[in-house]
Amino acid sequence: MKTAKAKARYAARAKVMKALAHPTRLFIVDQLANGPRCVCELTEMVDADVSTVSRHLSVLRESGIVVDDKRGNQVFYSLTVPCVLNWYSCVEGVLKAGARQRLAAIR
Amino acid sequence: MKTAKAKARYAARAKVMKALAHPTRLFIVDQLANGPRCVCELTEMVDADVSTVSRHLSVLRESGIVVDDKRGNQVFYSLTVPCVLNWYSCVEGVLKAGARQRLAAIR
DNA sequence: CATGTATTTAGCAAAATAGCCAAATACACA
DNA sequence: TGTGTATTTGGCTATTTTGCTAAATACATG
Repeated sequence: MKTAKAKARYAARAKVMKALAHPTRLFIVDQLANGPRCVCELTEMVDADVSTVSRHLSVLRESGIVVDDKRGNQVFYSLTVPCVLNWYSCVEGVLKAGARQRLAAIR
Repeated sequence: MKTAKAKARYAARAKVMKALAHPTRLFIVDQLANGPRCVCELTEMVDADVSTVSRHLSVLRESGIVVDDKRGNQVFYSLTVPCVLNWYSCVEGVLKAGARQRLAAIR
């Protein structure tokens, strides 16, 4: 973490993680697991302003997690690297570990 | 994403992701892959103020990713759920996907 | 108890994020 | 061309996150 190179590497990784570090974006990724969706469909599902959803999608796009595909009037987004879906089971593991620790702290 | 339950679930997951969404914390997790380390060792490696490192560790602890173990004068941290290390290869995949897209955009 | 080392916490200012409305842009189609 | 729908972007405020210094706490040992 002392060389500029190491810093850049961790910063790049952190950017990817950061893109996923939001409930709405996590939800969107989850939906895209079922195939491409347009902004309007996602907006309907998410329950937030279209402009907000669009911004979330641009964060995901800039990090490389999704790609956009314009079809006529609308823009469809899809996952580039489905392996992010595999993280869920691990995240659940972390959540369980956290719960265990909080329980142990009480005892 | 419309029920309170769904929101809570995604919020909890996002909290875990958020804990990893920082270059320094990602670096720390990487170091802990080699076994427990005390705050002083991590501070030495990270090149930031001890208080800053301590705060990063508390973020990781609160999310359930690490546990602390007091030994006399010092506190050792270790990974609870090593599977987070498996994410790196996927993150690299995302980074490569992002690079490909930026390249394609130029052409 | 006094001192020194290790760690955490308080408190603050700077920076980054989030989310909304309004305006701009892109595209289809009458 | 003019209108309507879909999406993005600008601009703003509110909130959160970072990282520092200084102060507090914990513990070992003289």
